[in-house]
Amino acid sequence: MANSEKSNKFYITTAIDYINGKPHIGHVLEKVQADALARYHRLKGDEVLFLTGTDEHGAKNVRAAEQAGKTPSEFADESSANFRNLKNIFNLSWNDFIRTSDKVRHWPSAQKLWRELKETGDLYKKNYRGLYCVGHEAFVTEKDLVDGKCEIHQKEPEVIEEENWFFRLSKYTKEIESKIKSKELRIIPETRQNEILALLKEGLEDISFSRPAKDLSWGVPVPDDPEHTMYVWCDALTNYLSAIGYGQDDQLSMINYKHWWPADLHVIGKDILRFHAAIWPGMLLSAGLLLPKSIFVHGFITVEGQKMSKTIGNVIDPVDLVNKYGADSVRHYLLREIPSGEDGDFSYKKFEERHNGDLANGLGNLVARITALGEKLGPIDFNFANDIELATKNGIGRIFEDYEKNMQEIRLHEASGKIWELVSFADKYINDKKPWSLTDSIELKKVLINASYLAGAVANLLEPFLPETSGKIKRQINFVDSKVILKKGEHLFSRL
RNA sequence: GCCGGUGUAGCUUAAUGGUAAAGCAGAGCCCUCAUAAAGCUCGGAAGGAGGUUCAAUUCCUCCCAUCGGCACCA
Repeated sequence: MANSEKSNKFYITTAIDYINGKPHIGHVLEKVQADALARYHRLKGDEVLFLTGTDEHGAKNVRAAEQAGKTPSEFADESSANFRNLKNIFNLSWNDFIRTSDKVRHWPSAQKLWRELKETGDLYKKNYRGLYCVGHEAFVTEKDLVDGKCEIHQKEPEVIEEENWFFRLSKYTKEIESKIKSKELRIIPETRQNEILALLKEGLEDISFSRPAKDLSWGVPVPDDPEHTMYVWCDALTNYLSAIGYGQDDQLSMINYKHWWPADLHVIGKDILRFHAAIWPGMLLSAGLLLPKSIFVHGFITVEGQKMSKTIGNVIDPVDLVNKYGADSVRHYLLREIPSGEDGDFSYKKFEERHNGDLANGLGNLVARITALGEKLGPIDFNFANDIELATKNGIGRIFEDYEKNMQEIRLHEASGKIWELVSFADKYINDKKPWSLTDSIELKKVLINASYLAGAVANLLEPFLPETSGKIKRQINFVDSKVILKKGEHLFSRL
């Protein structure tokens, strides 16, 4: 444990998004959470690789392309771009964006993993019998039927048998269970871990791993079996490996893969927990690869207490929000108001309360009062040992400790809350010291140094959450060469 | 149906086998450097019934409510 502690690598991924629709606020929640974690680790000095991307294959995307009058490939290019664009819109710091339709980067990796599983003897062919709905052009389950008919297409599904490849997932139930129990594969939060352990207790079933190519050609071909296309598991989950060079035979890719794998953290939604905590580990074990170290599971966002749905028409377009309120305001809402690891709610009322209360009245006003008080003084000499009061140090120390703890446990809303405790602490400090009434310029400077130091600590803690705002604060309250220069600028946030 | 979670102030959350904490909202006070911001004070809470214990919001049982997983949608 206690060997060279200099720079740890930290490989963090989000789920790759399915591109049959536009990004909504739920997609953004995940990216923003992962971004905050990635930035946090960079600030700690870790060498961070932050990966995201898009999942582009499958029948749904083929249908969505048809509806749009495009080829699957054209559709994928356009739709994927909507997700890629989130980077600039939300100021996300990912290093790489992988697309499952990428034949150069992704396909060799998926095919290599397939071969490994086959080599182990965990892939076998079996007849799959299911209810096929012509309207869906896909298999449906009993649950989709009303009076024996497909609810959407009002047709009785046909019973169809087809030969598919299957993966012997059942074989790995015990091993996965023990890795999770021992925290070798850590699942956060604990309720999600218990959920998956309960599932494992019942045992895993083998899963269908391919589709006949005649039905699904838009996907990765199964190696040595052109009649079949890979089903989502071996295709999509493999993105975590393909992005870092697994399956490529050049020297650089091999070094890269060795360096980054295993992933330190997969950030995913609760709907795909089972895939990441059961199927994915099963595949990795079969291929003799290391398991990811941890999986963080976030919840869903409701809108005004209701499930978000196109039918209700309450889907929140995150891009609209940013255009109206700015990226940091939206980031703040998602990170502060939504409990990370649980479901949360979005409402315009709460959004406004957060924006006005926390950002404008709290943070923005604090910076404004400090800079207004100190601007005319010019650069103020600053010496940490002499100038920073014990109360200031203690205030920051206490909050810093809680912040760290919450970041480590991925309770981002709590960590964010600690920053605002510090804002409040600073406001109180200024009220107590009444710098506006001080006539002694030495005393005034000392108070402003302490206030500035508190605001500087706020800016530091804030950086993973609201990077742009953090930078603005640092430009207005600028510590440089043992001086602090206060310069009143634009309001950080205007009240709504 | 099976399995699991949750139920704390008007709302959102926190800690804890021994006085239940905070933010927002509400009421009042106060300051005036600041974005009519900030600060202070106040009121207000453990779903229900049992049990274990000197002591239960915390542990156990049952009931009620609610959410989720099992059924390939962030």
